[in-house]
Amino acid sequence: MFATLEIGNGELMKKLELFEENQQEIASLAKVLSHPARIAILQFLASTPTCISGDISDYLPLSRTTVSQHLKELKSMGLIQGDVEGLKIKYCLNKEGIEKLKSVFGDLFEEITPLENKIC
Amino acid sequence: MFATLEIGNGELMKKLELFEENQQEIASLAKVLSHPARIAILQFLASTPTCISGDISDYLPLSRTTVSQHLKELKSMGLIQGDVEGLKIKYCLNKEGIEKLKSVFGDLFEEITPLENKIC
DNA sequence: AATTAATGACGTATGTTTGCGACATTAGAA
DNA sequence: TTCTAATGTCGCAAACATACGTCATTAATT
Repeated sequence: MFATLEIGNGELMKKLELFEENQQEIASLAKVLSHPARIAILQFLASTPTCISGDISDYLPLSRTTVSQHLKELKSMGLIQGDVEGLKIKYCLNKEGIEKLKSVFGDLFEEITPLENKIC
Repeated sequence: MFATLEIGNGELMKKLELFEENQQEIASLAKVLSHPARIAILQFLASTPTCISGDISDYLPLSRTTVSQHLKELKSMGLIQGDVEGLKIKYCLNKEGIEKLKSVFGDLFEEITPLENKIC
């Protein structure tokens, strides 16, 4: 048995017990995009032919340590990948992760289209 | 005179002094989407004909006070609007804000398309 | 006018994120 | 083998986010 509640005009609506998978997935992806440094990193990786870790921290107005953490977060959400090349590490966008990101947000954006005829 | 730095193959790249407007705007919009409650609110508003504040807090597994704060954040980023109707407040999606959101993310997603032929 | 209901604002406790210096690890150069 | 450079990890401090109880405000009801 679900907990339900009545909304405005007598319709019944299921009360969320917890947030849904879907909502948590969107929120996690949004969180990784919620810092300008991480946006800058994605844009940098998309626009340069090389992608050595050190180049990224030289480019950003942040310490190497801090950039390393941002890279770790982007990697943990699958948006970038890092391939070891001797002593250096080459970072680049992860095709699958970026596609996933686009599709998840695409679905959300379709879902939240305001109705033209709504009385509000 | 810009600070510059050499990347990989001898190209010069401008060092960011601060994060750019563009990057900060994307990050702020992403931040407002970075909590499952706020995603749930947007979906709820898109899917119900009415949108009284109290209905939203009844629906979510959070206290009324907490929901009120999330509504405030969504409103401050222009994604929703709240119209006073006597004692109640009717919330709904803000067409302009939602369109802005879609266009900003659309631009980002176009920008960060991984190249098919990149050696990485 | 007094009561009730819907709501936002304030304060505060607890948890999370960010930024960074110091240290550890490892590949290649001397 | 020793030195240097590129990188990640750890631990801390400061800033920020989240959740919520209590209080204030105001509209409608009695």
